[in-house]
Amino acid sequence: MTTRDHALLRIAVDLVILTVREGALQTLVVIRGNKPFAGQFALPGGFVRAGEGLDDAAVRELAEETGLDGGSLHLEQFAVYGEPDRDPRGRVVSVAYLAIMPDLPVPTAGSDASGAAWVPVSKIHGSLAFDHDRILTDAVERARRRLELTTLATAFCPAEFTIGDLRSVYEVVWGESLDPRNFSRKVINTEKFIEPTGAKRIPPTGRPAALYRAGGATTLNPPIMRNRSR
Amino acid sequence: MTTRDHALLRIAVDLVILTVREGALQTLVVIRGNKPFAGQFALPGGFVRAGEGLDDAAVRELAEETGLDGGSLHLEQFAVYGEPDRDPRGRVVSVAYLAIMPDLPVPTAGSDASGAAWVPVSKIHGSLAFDHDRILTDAVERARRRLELTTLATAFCPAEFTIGDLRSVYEVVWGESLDPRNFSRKVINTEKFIEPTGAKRIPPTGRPAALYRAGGATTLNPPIMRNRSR
DNA sequence: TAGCTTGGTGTTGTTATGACATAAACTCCA
DNA sequence: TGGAGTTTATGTCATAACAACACCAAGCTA
Repeated sequence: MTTRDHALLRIAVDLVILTVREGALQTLVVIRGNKPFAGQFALPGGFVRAGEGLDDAAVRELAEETGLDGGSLHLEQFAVYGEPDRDPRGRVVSVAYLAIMPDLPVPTAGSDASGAAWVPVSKIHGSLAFDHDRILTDAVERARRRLELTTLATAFCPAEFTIGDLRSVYEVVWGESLDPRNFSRKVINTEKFIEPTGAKRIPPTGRPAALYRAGGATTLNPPIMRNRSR
Repeated sequence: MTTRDHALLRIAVDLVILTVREGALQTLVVIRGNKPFAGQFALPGGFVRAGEGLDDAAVRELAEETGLDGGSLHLEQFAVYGEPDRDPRGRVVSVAYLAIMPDLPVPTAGSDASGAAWVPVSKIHGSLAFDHDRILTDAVERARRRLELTTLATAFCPAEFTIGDLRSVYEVVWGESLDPRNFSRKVINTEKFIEPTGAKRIPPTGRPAALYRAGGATTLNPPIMRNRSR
């Protein structure tokens, strides 16, 4: 083989942006304007520019697609997809990022995407362009496991949230219901997971709920494990 | 920006091959024969070839460096390193793989590497070429966490091993000692983690130990958590 | 003020865990 | 042949974590 037999290729970042909306785990997808797969749904993303770092590219794409500051929310590289034939345009290796955000009114006034929309993960599954179905599946599994061991759940919540909000995140992402009372105790007894703000939120009906903000911790000790037996 | 402003680059795989040797966690390093960093230690790896998948490239490099069949041992992609200036030769994005193997007499009759050697992780730390120190650190941390939640520890062991062997893996990788009796109970009570072969190993002195092989499980339920408080 | 709804705390029986004690199996050697 | 020494395997027990469930608290509405 010659020295020139090295793979010369382009590298891209793809974003799996997850949030909890309307009681469902949803992801942001774009409708592709160009070939290939024109008109079909795909994950937001794009090519890494010359001289640009991977994380920088992910932050930039996130800003372009959602108008949000990528530095302020959870953004985490989680896998690479590099099958030679995964992109019909040629060799493209894609670095996949997992982004978590609260349910904000996203402008999605993006430029690249001809349209961006939130869709429930359970609905979109099986109809994405390229190998994005697999990327999405991997991302969701990653997020589910991350809830067990890290404070990732707070990234789904706004700055102030109730324990019920936090529990709802777990229930929606895991797809199983949790005991509210035991959940409260676990969360409160975990050091630095959440800290009270002192304020309360008054619901249309029922007792007011204390508000909390995310604590300093990133890892959960002890972990909050889902029930794998069921 | 123009369409041609996309990063055109080469992609490489780097391997962190871990084993437990002589009571220490060791990794395989090569001495670089070419510039840059000639004569310095580095992780084994190389460029991905045209038309070659990432996992395929990792398996190939593993075979070249160690003479071992990559398909038969644990090989897992764990991170991507793509800072624009991480390689003085130009833009190189590296996909890092974590390989785990038992303490076999490795031929290391490689072709690329002018020399390959096992070195304790604690010794080599801080003296590797490129950004390989960081890659190694990330890999070790990954392996440590994987021991908690998966059956990765069996990958450090030969086909047949005792519970003491398995415990030793945990102790060496985690750097802390575990209670043999409680460890036994946990391991045996975990479904499909290990299964007895029926045979025994007779040590030079002491009671023979029952031999086990790896069970079918890949995830550990419940997990075996290290003591984070200490 | 009764009734509804949601949030938060107690109680209890069961299971997992950590610390430590003891028995079992083998070799060596007197 | 029968300890002594060494390593593996199993047992015990107090405590901690946990799931399931009862109950109380705090707001609103009627």
